[in-house]
Amino acid sequence: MLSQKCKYALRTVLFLAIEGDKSCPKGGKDISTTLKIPEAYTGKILQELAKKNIITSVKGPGGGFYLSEDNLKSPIINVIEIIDGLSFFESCGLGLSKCSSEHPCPIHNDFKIAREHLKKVFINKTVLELANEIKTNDFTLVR
Amino acid sequence: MLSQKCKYALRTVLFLAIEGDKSCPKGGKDISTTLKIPEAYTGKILQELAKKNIITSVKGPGGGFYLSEDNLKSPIINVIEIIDGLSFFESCGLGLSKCSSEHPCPIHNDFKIAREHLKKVFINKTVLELANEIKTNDFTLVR
DNA sequence: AGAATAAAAGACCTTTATATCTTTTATTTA
DNA sequence: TAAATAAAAGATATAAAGGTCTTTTATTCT
Repeated sequence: MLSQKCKYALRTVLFLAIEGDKSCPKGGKDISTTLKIPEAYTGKILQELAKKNIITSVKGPGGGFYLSEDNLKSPIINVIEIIDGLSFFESCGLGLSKCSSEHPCPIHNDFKIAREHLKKVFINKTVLELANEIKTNDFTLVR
Repeated sequence: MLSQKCKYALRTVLFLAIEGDKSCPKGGKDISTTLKIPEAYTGKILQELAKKNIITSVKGPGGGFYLSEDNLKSPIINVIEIIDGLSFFESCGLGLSKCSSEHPCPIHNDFKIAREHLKKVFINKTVLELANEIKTNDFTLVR
């Protein structure tokens, strides 16, 4: 459902939400080691997220990434949209452009139920909220 | 969720369930034209489905593909399993091997609800049943 | 100012998914 | 039995996803 890149991105953002801090940003190397994501690829993803204002970057010695107050407020779906787009939530489960509620494909309704359940969750939950859930329960982010 | 190949495969099988017949099998060319699937690729997919006993093939002039009584009884999930495998229904939404109900990832439960809804549908519905639904309502199979 | 640090940018490489082309095999029918 | 038809098989091509490497830019600290 989510691409590998998007899974990496979500874990990265949530990790920063839990661990990072304006006063002590996390470096790419640190993130990639902890989450077991390839280092160079982690860098690329961090760059992309920073450019789209999902995370905040600090250059130079002691630099790295953290989530600003604003960053923490963004719903999970924003991360997904930036990396994968929203086509999963909007298009037919059988790949039919003609599929619609008037002229549905054979799995239209069941696919819709599944995808809208997820969409609702991703829209309604902010990075901060999900990060808090991770801390409260002991959810895992590690492979 | 489903690969392009798997979407093609499902549409192909359902088309054969509706249109094909032991007495007049449908040729690959006919199928690819009707469903707007690339011709050579349709052939490859048909081969794979035939080898795994999801559909039945007839060689030579007037030959083609159709669904036997047995073929019609197979649940939809069998088609998916042969083309894509079942990893979507079995693995973590964030790609974590350590994710489990005891130590879940942050989206574990919501992802589980969505994926199990679909899995249940695909397990419980046979090709024949779904084909009948397509005929009764006027569901589309065409791009 | 200069050295060190770490992100930004862009070119490049590898693997997998998607798709095509060509040759072979099986079957039918004239 | 030969010609025609259509699937089977296998090699090959193309595009997208996943991932790496090198150079540049910004910042900090001595």
